[in-house]
Amino acid sequence: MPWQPNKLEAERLEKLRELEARGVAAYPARVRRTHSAAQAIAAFEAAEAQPEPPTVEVTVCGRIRRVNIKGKLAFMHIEDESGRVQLFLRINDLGEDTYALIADKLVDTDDFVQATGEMMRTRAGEVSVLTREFVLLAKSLSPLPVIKQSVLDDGTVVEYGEFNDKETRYRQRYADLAVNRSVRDTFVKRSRITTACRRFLDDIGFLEVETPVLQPIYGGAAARPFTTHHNELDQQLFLRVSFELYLKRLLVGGYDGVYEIGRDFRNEGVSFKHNPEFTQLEFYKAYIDYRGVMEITERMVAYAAEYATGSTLIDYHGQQIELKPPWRRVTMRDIVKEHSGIDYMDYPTAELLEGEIRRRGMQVKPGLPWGKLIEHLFSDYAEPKLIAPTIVHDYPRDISPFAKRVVGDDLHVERFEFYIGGMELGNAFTELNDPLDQEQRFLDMAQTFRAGDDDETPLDEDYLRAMRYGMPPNGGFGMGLDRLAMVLLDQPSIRDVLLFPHMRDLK
RNA sequence: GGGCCCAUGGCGCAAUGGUAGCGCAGCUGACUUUUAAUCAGUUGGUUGUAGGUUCGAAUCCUACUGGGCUCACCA
Repeated sequence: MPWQPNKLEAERLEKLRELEARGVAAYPARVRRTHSAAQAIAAFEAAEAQPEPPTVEVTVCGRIRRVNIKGKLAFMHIEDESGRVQLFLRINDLGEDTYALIADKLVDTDDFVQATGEMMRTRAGEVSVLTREFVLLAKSLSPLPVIKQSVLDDGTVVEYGEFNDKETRYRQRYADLAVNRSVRDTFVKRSRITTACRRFLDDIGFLEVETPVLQPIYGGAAARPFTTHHNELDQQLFLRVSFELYLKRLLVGGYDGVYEIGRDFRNEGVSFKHNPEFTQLEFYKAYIDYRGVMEITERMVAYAAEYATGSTLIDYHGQQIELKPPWRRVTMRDIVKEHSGIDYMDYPTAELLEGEIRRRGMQVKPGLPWGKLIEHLFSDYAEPKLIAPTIVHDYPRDISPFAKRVVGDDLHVERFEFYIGGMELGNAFTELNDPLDQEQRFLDMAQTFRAGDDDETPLDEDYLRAMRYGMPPNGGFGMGLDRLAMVLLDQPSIRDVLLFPHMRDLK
C-alpha cells in the first residue's frame, strides 16, 4: 500500500519543498560530531570547575525533542543515545537565513540536526550550546507522538502525555524506542544480560559455537517445529526447536565445554511468555553432572543480574527476590508433596496417579503418562509459589529422554529445572551418554507419540552414531534468555523484552 | 483454539440512543535567556470493517479484523 500522508505529514512534505526552494539539503551526506550530548555537558562542567574556565567548543548531533521559539531567540533540546542537551539559538549568531529555517518552522521536532558552538550556561542555569552553526541532518516526515518532560529539583523526570498503545508500540518498535526512554533502557539491559552470560561462560573455559538452524531432523525438546524446504536440494527442513543434539555431538568431537546463544523456533501457542521464536542459551560441559550444572547456573544468573541491573536483589512484580547463590534445592517429589499434599510415590503408575488427581477434582487429559501427570501437579500447585530462585531436581524418567537415571531409582532422572518469580527459566540434566539406553528412550518416546501424546520426538540415527563413538559424561543446560530478561527487568510480557515481537498480519 | 475486555483526529482521552468534544501536537500571529515557555487566534474525525435494529447509532445487535488479559499446549 503506498504511503497516504496524513495532514501533519502533508505539512512536513510542504516544508521539505520549501527547504529545497531555499537550497537547504534535507538529507546531507556529510556529518560531523565531536561530542555526544552527555560528553558536551560533562566537558563544560569540568571546564567550569577550573579557576580560569577555558572555552569548550563542541559539535553535537541529535534528534530535536523540544522547540521553543521566542522571536529572534530560540531554544531546542536535542537528544542522542547519551541524553539531551539544549541548543541556544540566536539570530545574531546564526545569521538571518539559517535562523529563518527555525523561525519559519521549516525545522520540526523529530528532525535530526547538528549544532556547533561554545558551551555556555543560560540565565536559568541550563548548560547549552551557544550555537553558531546549525545544520539539518535529516528531515522527519512523520511526527512521533509527543511526550513533554519536566525535570524536578531532585532530578526526577516527569512525563506529560504518553505513547502507550501496545499494538502500535510493538508493530512500530522504532517509534516506541524513539519516544519512550524507558523502553530504550530495557533493551540496553537485555543486551547486557546476554553479554554477561557470554562473558561468564567464556571466563570459565567454554567455547561459543554455532550449529544449524535448518535441520533435516529436529529434536532435543518436546515441541512442534516449523517446516521449510530447500528448493535446489529438494529437501524438507525444520527450524530447530533446540540446540541439544548438535551441541552434544561436539563433546563427542573432543570439546570439553560448548555453548550457543541463538534462536529456537516452536510452532505453538503465543502468550505472555511464549513467542514463536525465542532466544535460548544452552551449554554442555564434559566431566560434570547436574550438581555441577546447578552451581554454574546459580553463579551465571546472579552474575547477569548484577551486570545488567547493578544488583543481585531484583524487584519482580512488586516482590524482592535475592538471586545470590546458593538457591533452594528441592526434589520434584518433595516440592509436589509440599504444595499439593500428594506423595506421588504412593501412586507409582499412571492409572493410580490419574485416579488420585481426579479424586481431588483436578481436570486432566485422560491417558497421560505418569511423568506428565506429575508435571501437571507441579505446575498447578507448586510452580506459581516458587518466587525465590528454586532448583527443582530429580524428574520423572518417562518425560526426560536425554537425562541419566538417578542411581538406585528407576523412576527418576538427574534433571532439574529452575524457577524464579513463579516462572520456569531453564532446564538441565546429567546428560545421557549411553547409546543403547538413548536408542531405547527414542523408541519409547515414539511409542508414547503413537499412543496419542502429540509432541513427537523423531529418532535421530546420526546422533546415536555419534554417541556410539563415545561421549564423555557431561552436564547440559538450557535457558530462555527472554524469560530471564523478563524476570531481571521486571517486564510483564515476553513482548516487552523482544524488540520485534511476533504479530499477526494486518489484512 | 476457548472465555472476557478493548478499538473515537498524529498521541492521550471524553461524549450513559438525540448537534462527535477536550488536552497535547499542528497551523497563523506576538516575544533576544526559555524549559510541560507564555499569550491571542485556528485547521483537522465516513467513531477498526461490513451488515442490522431504530425517526435517529460512537453508543444497541450480528459477523469479521486487530490488540490486551486469561485458560489450554509449551521454554
